[in-house]
Amino acid sequence: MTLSKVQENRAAKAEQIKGVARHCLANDGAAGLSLREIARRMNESSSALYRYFPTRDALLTALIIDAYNDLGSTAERAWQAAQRKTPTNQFVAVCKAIRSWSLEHRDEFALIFGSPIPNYAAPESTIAPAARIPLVLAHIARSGTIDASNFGPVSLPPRVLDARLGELLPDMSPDQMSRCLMAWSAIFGLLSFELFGHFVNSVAKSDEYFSSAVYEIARRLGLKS
Amino acid sequence: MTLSKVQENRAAKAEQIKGVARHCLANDGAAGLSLREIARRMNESSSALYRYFPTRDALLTALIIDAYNDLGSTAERAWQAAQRKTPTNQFVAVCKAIRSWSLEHRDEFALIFGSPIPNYAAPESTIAPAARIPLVLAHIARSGTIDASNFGPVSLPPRVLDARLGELLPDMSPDQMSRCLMAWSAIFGLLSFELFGHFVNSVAKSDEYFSSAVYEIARRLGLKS
DNA sequence: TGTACATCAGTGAACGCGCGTTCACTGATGTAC
DNA sequence: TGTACATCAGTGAACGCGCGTTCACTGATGTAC
Repeated sequence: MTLSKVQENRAAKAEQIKGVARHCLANDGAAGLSLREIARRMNESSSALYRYFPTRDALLTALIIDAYNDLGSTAERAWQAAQRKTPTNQFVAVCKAIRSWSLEHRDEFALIFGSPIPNYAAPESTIAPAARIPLVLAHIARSGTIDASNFGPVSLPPRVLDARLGELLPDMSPDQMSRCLMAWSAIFGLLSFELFGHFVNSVAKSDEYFSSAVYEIARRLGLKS
Repeated sequence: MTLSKVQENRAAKAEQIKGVARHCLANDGAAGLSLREIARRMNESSSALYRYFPTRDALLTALIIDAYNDLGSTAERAWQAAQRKTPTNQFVAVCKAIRSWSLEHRDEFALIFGSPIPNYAAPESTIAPAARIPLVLAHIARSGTIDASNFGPVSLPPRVLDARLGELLPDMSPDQMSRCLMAWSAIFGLLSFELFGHFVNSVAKSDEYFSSAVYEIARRLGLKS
């Protein structure tokens, strides 16, 4: 009990700092994230923040992990809410949830999926949270009884995929895994183009376009229905 | 003749500045591009650069346009070199050229396709150069006699695509255009994941993976052969 | 071909601002007695 | 319940560095005569 109250306060304040930091991202991007700016917005001295994050990079890491986890749990929740739908519609529901999150958290999307931050190297602790999103897609594909006979197999030479993928998804064939990966990077490509302004002269109605595109990706994944 | 020599020198020096600037991008990213750093590397005073670029943003714009044009002409050359191949192989050749350029120009790739640069708004003059790359893909699809009957049409409601696309590609159906757009964003997704490190734990051999993925995208585009 | 002269390239100091991080410190918090 | 005390939160000045941009200036370039 002695420590817990102190620790609670610490945790709450750290959350508050991250909240303000997320707002700062909008103005100056990840590369320009500044502890002094955050302190200014909180009406505190910049040195105060060092009680909570030993360094600017530590704060960045915390923001990155939070963003992956937030997006990851959003995807997982959307999947659970769609359990009774067809595999295709499960997939579409998850994709739409991912897109909604991305539109509402543009700066965090850029933080985790945009250009690497100069002079910052993401530590290993970011890997597991980052994997949550594609794992949801893989689980849908697995339980969705892939039926890819229409398309023929993806001609993937052996050992192209990382061995760790096989450990994570032991009952999936390389063909299935590569289809999932391609689906995930295709979804990301759609979101990135939309959010970073590369559809300005080509797509007029983003919602509808995304929806069609995602159904098409589901079809290519071989999902039922 | 009076002006031409002076103008030549000016142009040559501007090119030199951009060359040094491209090297700076590697260390500090687009957001951190600094005229003072460029000047330091050239052993000149920072104020000297203002003879050539009125502002830091003007230099950024020049770099962005150059990057789009460089990548665009790379894609166009690859297409021309592959004229005699099948549509699918033309497509694959262009994609591989795009990937090679991206791997050799990681910083410029991030400059044009990465997170938006804070407090910088790209002017209209970047739009046309940016369009060159997807236009090559569209031309291949058009001349490659799309055969999408295996897949059924993409169910795209009317007016989802921008009207300007139709003007640019008057003889393409919305179905064809949306397939091209989806192909382009899928390719971009692959490149972005590879370059920004999101394949570290899943793809072990990037060359082979990209190759398979791109064949698959060509198939989905309905390209012959 | 030689020279006077305008034009332009490049300089260096300055303005006003920003940053991450450290350090000795004050003052509040919360607990053990 | 009251108080002494340790612990921790937050301060403010400082270090050493960075930036974009302006401005009056020197000195080289290249041309017109």
